This record gives sequence, structure tokens and C-alpha cells, in this order.
Amino acid sequence: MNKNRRGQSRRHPLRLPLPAQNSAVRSQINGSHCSSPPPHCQVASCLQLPQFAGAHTRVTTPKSTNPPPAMDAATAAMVWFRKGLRVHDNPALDAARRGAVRLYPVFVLDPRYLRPEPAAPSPGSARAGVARVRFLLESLSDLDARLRSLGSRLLLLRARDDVADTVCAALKDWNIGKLCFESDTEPYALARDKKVMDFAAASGIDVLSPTSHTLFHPAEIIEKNGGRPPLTYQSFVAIAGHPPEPVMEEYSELPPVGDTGGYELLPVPEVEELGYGDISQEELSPFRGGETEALKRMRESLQDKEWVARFEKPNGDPSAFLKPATTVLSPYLKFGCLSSRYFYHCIQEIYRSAKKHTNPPVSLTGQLLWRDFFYTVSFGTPNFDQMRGNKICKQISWTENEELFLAWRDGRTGYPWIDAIMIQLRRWGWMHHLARHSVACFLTRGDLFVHWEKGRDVFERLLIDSDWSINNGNWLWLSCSSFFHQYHRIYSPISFGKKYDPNGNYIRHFIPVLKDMPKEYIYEPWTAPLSIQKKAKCIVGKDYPKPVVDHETASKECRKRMGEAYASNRLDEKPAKGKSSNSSPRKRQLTPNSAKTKQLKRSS
DNA sequence: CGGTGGTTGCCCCA
DNA sequence: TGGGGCAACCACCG
Repeated sequence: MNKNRRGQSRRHPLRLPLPAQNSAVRSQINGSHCSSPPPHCQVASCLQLPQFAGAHTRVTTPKSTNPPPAMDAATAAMVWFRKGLRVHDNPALDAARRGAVRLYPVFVLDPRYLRPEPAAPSPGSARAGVARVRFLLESLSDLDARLRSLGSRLLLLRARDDVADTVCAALKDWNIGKLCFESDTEPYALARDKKVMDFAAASGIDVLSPTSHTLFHPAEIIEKNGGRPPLTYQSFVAIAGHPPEPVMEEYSELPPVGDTGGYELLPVPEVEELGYGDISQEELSPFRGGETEALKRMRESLQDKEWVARFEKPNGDPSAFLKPATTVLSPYLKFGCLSSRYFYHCIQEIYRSAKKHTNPPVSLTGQLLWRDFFYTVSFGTPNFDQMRGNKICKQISWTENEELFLAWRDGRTGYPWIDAIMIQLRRWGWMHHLARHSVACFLTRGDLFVHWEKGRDVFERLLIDSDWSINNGNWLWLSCSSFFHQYHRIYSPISFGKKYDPNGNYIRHFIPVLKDMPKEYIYEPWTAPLSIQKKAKCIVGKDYPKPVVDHETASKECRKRMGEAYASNRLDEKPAKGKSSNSSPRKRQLTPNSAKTKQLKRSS
């Protein structure tokens, strides 16, 4: 498999056509590289907001006034890959190779991310299921092949403990003068990158950290919105405007890799070598990682222009699994195998030639804007990934019930539609968006009333497209903790799937024990007469679990609890008028006692 | 303060 | 397949 991919890559160097009318813009961008990077490539200090001070340390450009590094250092550059595992539209790679006599393309394997966790509920590390680990390794292997076709290669290092330490050591040992890496706004990444940037600053190494994972830099949007992240999609879209053009330079070659001294350079391991035990499951994720696969998949998705122009996300079929109803490009966007800006502009190109097309929020471009929306809100919201201390999150007394949670996690709730989705998650690391909605609603406000953070953790580990901002954002959404508040709209674990897949083919595929259950009962097998259960070789309570809750009564109870929680949150936010009592944080904010207050929303 | 809109609910009816 | 009722939330806007 790898050999094939590598071979193909060498024979057919990547060609990525940009729309003709973009050529003027493209040459502008290219020209601008001679002096300084294009505007969106800079993490400009003017974009930094007070609350994010420290998020980015000083970033120097090639015009830096730092003491000149040694002659060889000035010409040695490192491009540090983390996400952004691609060659196309990669401003960090582009910046690193310019003027470099030697180029060190580095990826650091993180033992804390990859180390096998035997106690985990499914094969993989504590933080990533085996499906996503494999996707990552495939992406690295493909990236290596792409770089080799350009006369370079990927330098795969293994961190002993801390990734930042490993990068810093290599910077020093290889006498690097310029370091380039894609900006990453997740909290974990910000802390890691700060460490490296501090080291670089102290060592006189130029650092360039362009924005290219998302369409926009979250800080840019937040600044445009007066210092606060826009909390509705519509306001986000209105503020965002048009994303920058992708940087689509075509390389014939990259600068050669320099001497790596005594460093052990690893080949990209196969997932079987990482010690996750027996992973020869009956079925694994059908989605292969890598830029080559990403571009192929994108082209195939965009081939049907009519489909692109008419795409409406809410109308997709969550039970379609042989041919998913969406593009399944999310894992490629997550790892940066596909550039969101390139994808966006390819869609726009199709829109231009179409008579009519759908629009955000439901359109394909709308989906990319949702991605940026959640990146922006998560960047501007402290404690975004938890309920406590999160100002945009409703405070709800979720019940602690480990038994119910485990039944949900392991796909044995007794609701075949829910269980099939959770099994698809575990095996494939991917399921349709609306399927995610079904199970997220079921776990939280719909049936089990378990904390959304518990479900978030399961998704985060198992999804091949798991993405900190988007995953947390959607769990806030589905649990009616933020963004979305119509908690009486509950997905039925029976009728929702049935309307798309009345025969239950999706269930039969992922839960083989139910494959002979007549379609009249497959969504509620506990209602099947015992004779039917026997005939289908599936006795409910023995071969397949009884439902853990009764949806009718459970959802009613959930509605009631949500109503109470919302009322309680209203009280916290707007204390009774007469009371001069102490101050919720919100109330203090609204007290007109400082100039800052003017920037805040006023409720009067 | 009141009106309106919000990517993706369910059920029933025509 | 599309509309209304159900019961009714919040954020935003004027």
C-alpha cells in the first residue's frame, strides 16, 4: 500500500490548478514573498488581544533585527509539521524553503499521544483510538513520499517526553536560523508552541507562524467583532467576509535536507508496530490518511457539480454508510491533509459556473465556515472545553450514572439505532453528522442526562476527525449548553433513523446479531414477540440488551430537568431587582462602572 | 419591550 | 413531500 502510494506520487507530481481568474491574485501573493510573507501568513502582533497575551510570543520575520546568526544558520530552515500534513497551500513550508540552502522538514512523534493504553476501552493510546493513529501514520507516510518526490524527505523524530524539548534540541543541534510552522490555536498547542517560540527568541532564531489551518485567524475575527467572539453563526459570517486565497505555488524541488548529526531518523511506523495488541478487527475505517488521498477524495466529491451546488447539510442521510452522504473530508481537514482554503476556493469555482447554489449555513462552503466559527469561539472563550468557568455554557446538574454512560459508550443501550452509531464510531472513527447528533442528544438532554463532557471525551478519542474546537462546540450545541437552546426538540432513538432507513440496513451491518430481525421490530426489538426473536436468533436480554431507559419517560424527565436548569441559569444571570446582594460574574460585568463596559452588550 | 429568526424534532394530516 | 401544531428556548434587533 505505502509502496504504491509512494510510487504513484513520484510518477505523477502533484498538479493543483487554481481557477484562471485567480492568477492575478496568485502572482501578487508569490511576488510578496520576496520581501515579506502575505498578510495572512503573519501572526501579526496587532491581532493579539489582551486576553490572549502570551498566546504568541514575539514572531520575527526575515527582516528581523536580531543579531545575525552564523552564516550556515542563516541558510538552514526548519519546517515543523504538526497539523498541516500537506505540500499544497502550505505557507509555512513555502516560507521555510525560501532562501534556504538546507531545509529540515520535521515531525515529532509524541509518546504521550501514541503510547498504548491497555486499560483503554478499545485499542489505542489513552488519547487516540487506533483508527486515528493509523490515519495519522498514513498521512505522515504520504507526506514523506510527497517530500521525497521533491528531493526532500520527512525527518521523523521521537520525543523522549516533551515534543517542544525535542524541537528545541534539534533547532540547536542543527544550527537552524529560521523556523516555520503553522499557527495552531488549541490550548495544548499554544502552550507547546510558546515553549518553542521562547527558545527561538532567546537563540536568535527567526520564527514564522502563518495561519493556514483555518480560513481565518480566530484572533482576526475577534478583533473585528470588538474583542469578543461572535456567538451566532450569522454574525460570524457577516464579520468574516471572504477568506484569503490559497498559496498554490507548484514546486519542482525543495532545498536538500542538511546533516542531521547523530539523530535517529525513524521510518514511519506501521500501526501494527506500535503495540496496540490485536487490531485485526473484522472491519476497520475505510478512510485512508494522507494528502494524496485527500485531494483524490476532494476531486471525486466535486466532480458532480450539481450535487455540490445543491448540497444541504441537514438533508443528508445519516444511515448511508456504503456511500456516505457527505464528502468525508473532515479527517483530512483535521490533519491538514487538505487545505480548507483550497477546498473553499474549489467550491466557489463550481458555484460560479452553476445557475444557482445553496448558501451558508447549509451549503458546502457553509460547512467550512462552521468550522471557522467554532475555532473562533473556542479561541476567545476561556474554559471552552468544560462547563464550569465557561461563560457561554449553561450550568446544568447532569446526573452521574456510570452504568448508563458505559452502556452508551460501548454500544449496548438496547436502542439499535444508537448502538449501531456507537459501534460505527469505534470501528470507523467516523459517522454521519446527524448520527452524531442522535447519540449526543441521547446521552445528554434527550435520554440519559449524562454530562456532555463525558461524551466529548469518547468522541475526542475515537473520531478520526476529532478536532478540539469543533468537537467541544458541537457537544455544547447538542446538549443545549450553548449556541442552541430548543431543548424540547429531542431526537427519537427509534423514529429518527427509521425515516431514513426503514429496513434497518445500517443497523444490520453494524450489529450483526440483529441482521435477521424483521424490519417491523429492528428499531425496537424488545417489542418483537418471543417467537419472532427466536426465529431471528436474537433474544432480547440475552443476545442483545434490553433498553437501558424508556425513551418516552426518560425524555419527558429530561425536558423537565432542562427547564429547571434553564430557569436556574436565568436567575443566576438576572438576579431579582430588589436584591442588592452579591454579584454573579455576569452582573459585575454589566455594572456600568468602567469604560470597558461600553464594549459589552447592554441588556437595557 | 416585543418581534423575529435559529443548519438538521416529532407527529399527524393531506 | 410539505405544512401545521406541539411547547417554547435564547440571541439579536429595532
